[in-house]
Formats: sequence, structure tokens, C-alpha cells
Amino acid sequence: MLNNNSDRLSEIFGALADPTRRAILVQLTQGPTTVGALQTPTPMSAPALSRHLKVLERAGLISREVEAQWRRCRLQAAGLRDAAEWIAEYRSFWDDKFDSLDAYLEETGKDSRTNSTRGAPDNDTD
Amino acid sequence: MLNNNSDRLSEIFGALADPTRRAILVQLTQGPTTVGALQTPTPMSAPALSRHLKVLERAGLISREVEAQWRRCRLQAAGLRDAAEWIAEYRSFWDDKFDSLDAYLEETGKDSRTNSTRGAPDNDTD
DNA sequence: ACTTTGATTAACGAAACTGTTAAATAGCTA
DNA sequence: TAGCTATTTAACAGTTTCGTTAATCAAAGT
Repeated sequence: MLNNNSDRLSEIFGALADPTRRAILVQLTQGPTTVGALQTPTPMSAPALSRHLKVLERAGLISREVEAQWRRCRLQAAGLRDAAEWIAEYRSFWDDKFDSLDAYLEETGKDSRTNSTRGAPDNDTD
Repeated sequence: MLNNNSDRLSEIFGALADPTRRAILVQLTQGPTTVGALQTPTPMSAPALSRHLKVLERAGLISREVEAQWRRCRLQAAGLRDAAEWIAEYRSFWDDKFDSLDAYLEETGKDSRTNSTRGAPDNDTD
């Protein structure tokens, strides 16, 4: 587990940190789209939009296929899965019903325990 | 659903887009910690670390309590939950075994099937 | 009071991000 | 070939981010 993993997550989260880019991802859930079609719901110059797409592509969240003079953008959700998996490591810290021991104690009517006995996510940084 | 939600997500994802900050969150899963204790695994000047903590605090991912001359940092996972929920809207796009009916069956303990009735996430941008 | 310790703010510079307009590229179409 | 459309790249400016060192603030110990 080297630095690569860490930088990849940084790129994914960084790509998601912009409302315009998240809106693009939302739009792409409706199916592959040309850049021009994305421009309508995203009031922005073509070059600006193009750069957002490049950020999303570098993060692996979309792919682009050349099709005549169009570029067809397609959602690539694997990156989102990776992000979701990273965050899921923390689920026991916000979801009391997660963590099997907590669930057991809850069912048996006992109280929950403190943070320190919960499983910690792996550190993905060098 | 106004712009607020969107900006909050931007701050959360932006905070997660840095390996140092993710490492801090990992460390905080071990329990609340003073800033000084965070500095050991994070080779960085104190001011730099302090600013990372401020970013995490503004994103709502940590809280800081004053305790004598120390600031005790505590993981606040609600923000991670919000991020996870946003991403989870896309789950059907990476997980073929997931759709709303599958989710229902999963919750009710029944087996999962495969299906292509995918739902689109809500657009959280203005 | 004076010093030490823990942490933040101030000030600064380098690098990255975001948007713009103008120019370039590439593929259709006439 | 010329011209139109779709998209990207170049060049530029404003803002933000990230790190540094120096200075400041606040609490504790002596």
C-alpha cells in the first residue's frame, strides 16, 4: 500500500469537492452525454467546462470517447466506489447500529461503549 | 434543497482531498487527541497542522475543546456520513447487485438478485 | 513576575485552481 | 476548398491552498 492509493483518493475527493463537477456526475447518471449537452445545465464557458471534465477524467470518475467531432462522456463509478469504501471504514463512528458488538449490546439492552474500542480504519498515507 | 447543502459537501470533500487530513482522521479514530499528539505522525510545522485542523473543523469533521493549554480534537463522523450518503446515491452504477429492491431484500435479510432498474441521484446544486 | 509549553495568528512566497477570451484543432458539409 | 460545429489548448488574471518562519496568546510551573 503505497502513496499511489493516497494520491488517487485525493484526486477523487478533490474532484468531488466542486459543485459543478458533482452536477456533471449527476447529469451523467442519465446516460452518456456530449460535452455540449453538459453545457446547457452548467452555465459556463466551454473551456471551463472542458477543464472540469479533465479533472473528472484524471480522477477516473468519467471516461471520454471520441465520436466524430463529439466527445461522449460516460460516468465511471468505480472511483466513487473507492471513495465510498474509504468512508465506510468510519461507519461505526456515526452509525451506532453498525459494529457487530454495538449491535449485540443494543439488542441485549446494554449501553454503547466509547470510541476507543471501535475498529480503526487503515492509514492509507505513506 | 439549496446551495447550502452543496457548499457543505464541497467543504467535506475538499477536506478529505488531502492525505495529511485523512491521516489525521485516521488517528482520531483512536480517540480524542491533542494537537501536539497529532504532530508526531504528521511531519509538519505546527502552524501547518493547525490550519489542516481548521479545515477539518470548518467541514464539521472534527471538533476542538479547550482543555487548559491544550486543544483536544475529536472525530465528528456526521460529516462523513453525509458524504457517504451522497456517494451512496451512485451505488447502483458500480454495484450491479444493488438497486432499490435489492436494498429492501438486503435489509429484510433475503438474498440479492441482479437487475438494471437504476435510480438517479438527486441533483444537489442550484 | 518569569519561563516554559501548547497552540494559533501574521506575514510571506510558491504552486494550484477557476474562470475568461482568443486561437487552434478536428471532423463534418456544401 | 471554404465554412460551420464541437471541443480543446494557450495565455492571462484573480483567488485559494499549502508550506515556512516569526510573533502572539494563554495557561502552568517555578
